[in-house]
Amino acid sequence: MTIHLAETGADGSLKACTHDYQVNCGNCRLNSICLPLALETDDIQQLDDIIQRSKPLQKSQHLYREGDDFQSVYAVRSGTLKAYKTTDDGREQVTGFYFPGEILGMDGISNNAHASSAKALETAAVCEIPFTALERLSSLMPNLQRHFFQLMSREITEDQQLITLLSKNSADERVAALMLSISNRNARRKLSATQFRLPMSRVDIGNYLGLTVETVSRVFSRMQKMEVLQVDNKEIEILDTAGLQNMANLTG
Amino acid sequence: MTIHLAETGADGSLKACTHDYQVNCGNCRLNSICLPLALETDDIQQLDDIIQRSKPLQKSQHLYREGDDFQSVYAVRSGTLKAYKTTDDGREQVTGFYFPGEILGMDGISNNAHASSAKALETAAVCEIPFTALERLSSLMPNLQRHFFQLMSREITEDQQLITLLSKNSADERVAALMLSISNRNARRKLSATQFRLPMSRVDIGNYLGLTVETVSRVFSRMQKMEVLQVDNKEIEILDTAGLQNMANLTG
DNA sequence: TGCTTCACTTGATTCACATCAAGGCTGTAA
DNA sequence: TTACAGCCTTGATGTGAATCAAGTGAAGCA
Repeated sequence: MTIHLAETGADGSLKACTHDYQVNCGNCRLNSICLPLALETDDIQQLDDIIQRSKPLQKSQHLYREGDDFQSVYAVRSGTLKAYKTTDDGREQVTGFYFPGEILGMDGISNNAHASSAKALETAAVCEIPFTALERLSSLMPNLQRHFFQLMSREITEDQQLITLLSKNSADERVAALMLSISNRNARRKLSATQFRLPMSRVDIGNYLGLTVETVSRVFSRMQKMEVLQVDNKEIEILDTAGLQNMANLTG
Repeated sequence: MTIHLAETGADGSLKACTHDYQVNCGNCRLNSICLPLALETDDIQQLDDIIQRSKPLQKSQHLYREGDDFQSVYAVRSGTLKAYKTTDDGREQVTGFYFPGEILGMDGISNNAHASSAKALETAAVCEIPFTALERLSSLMPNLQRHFFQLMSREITEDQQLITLLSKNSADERVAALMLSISNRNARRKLSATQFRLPMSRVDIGNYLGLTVETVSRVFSRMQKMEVLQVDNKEIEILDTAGLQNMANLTG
């Protein structure tokens, strides 16, 4: 079950939320995989104090856009977002998908402006973490500083994985790798590793993986024929995890 | 003129260097683009105290290898290095080239183990920056913490550039983009933006850009025919910067 | 000095994926 | 219920870069 946290006024516009839905880092069921991960109870409270939870998003609404002033990073609380850049000939490059417990917006730190745009793929709730406050807190809490360095470092290694995928792997391998990645991220949140609903369109998948929609569709068909995957529109069931891993042929 | 800082014993093996070549962050001519960039004189001294300069590398020698314990990040003082990952079917993926003033090794933070290997493309000198000491210092110096966050963020945005390049651009565009990148990085160090020697092989270029050697070679030939570039083995002269930028057709 | 090796170039052929084109399915609104 | 719009699938054809195959040139070594 998904809890919808978004609120809109009668005109459909977003209302500022003053209450906090009784959610805080201390009781959030994502805290073991999210930013508070490395902290003691007292410290979690302090982190909680700087976090703002006033940003529920409707499907296809932007969290921030490329070029916006950088103020905060964001933790996903529910729903899914995609990050993307727009090339100057107007095309899109999807640079990542963000699931609950994951942090996005860190690419804005270097230039004090967001280097990519972020858009909700479905109704999504995020925790806003003002960056200057986070910096201040990080100076005081070595564990938090360390953890945030690690988060950024992980973003780097994940990007490098994608670089390798794009540069060395076939269409089949790329799609298989993405399915396994989503499966793993579901497992981390104690959800099914074998059955899930894709929050993104075939276009987004193709865009992320450097493929066309048609190719993505054909790969899914092929995988279904090989009885590795059961595909029903956005509903995915992994029938043969070992087969899928084999197909992905990933970097160790 | 390049100053060679490496020292080898009579047997060609690397000697530990006890003296420091009178180099320190305060007088290093790269300090305006390197880690000390954001610091006051006093703070630079403190940063300098934790830095170790005992690691000159010969061509093709490793600075660290994928899987090695992560202890330090490194600033390039002279020469060039490449970072690469090995896929489990034994192939290489070059993930970056590092020129003087640039920092490498940050991908090791997330898992306390280096996520890639780093190898000298020519004789190279690096400054080793032990990470725990850097963390401690960062807690005390907000500017240093900020700057290091920015460096990591830049690595992320650069990786995203490469992702876009690999996913959306043709062979010509990729090679043009790399030439422009090297040109810009030279300019930053007050070297010629239009004439330089490539420190890496065609294989490395192709590997980095997701192309074969043959394709890279053909692109260079084509660019030469179009009088955009003068190519003499590793010596490059950019004849028509605007034409090259046009050819690169990059993301804004 | 010539030999060997490695890096690079060039040409011919092949192939994986893009592109072009058409049709089917799903969800929403009147 | 129909109608429309988006999204997805499938098929036919085209193409840019990979692969295969020879060279050529430059660097290191005996």
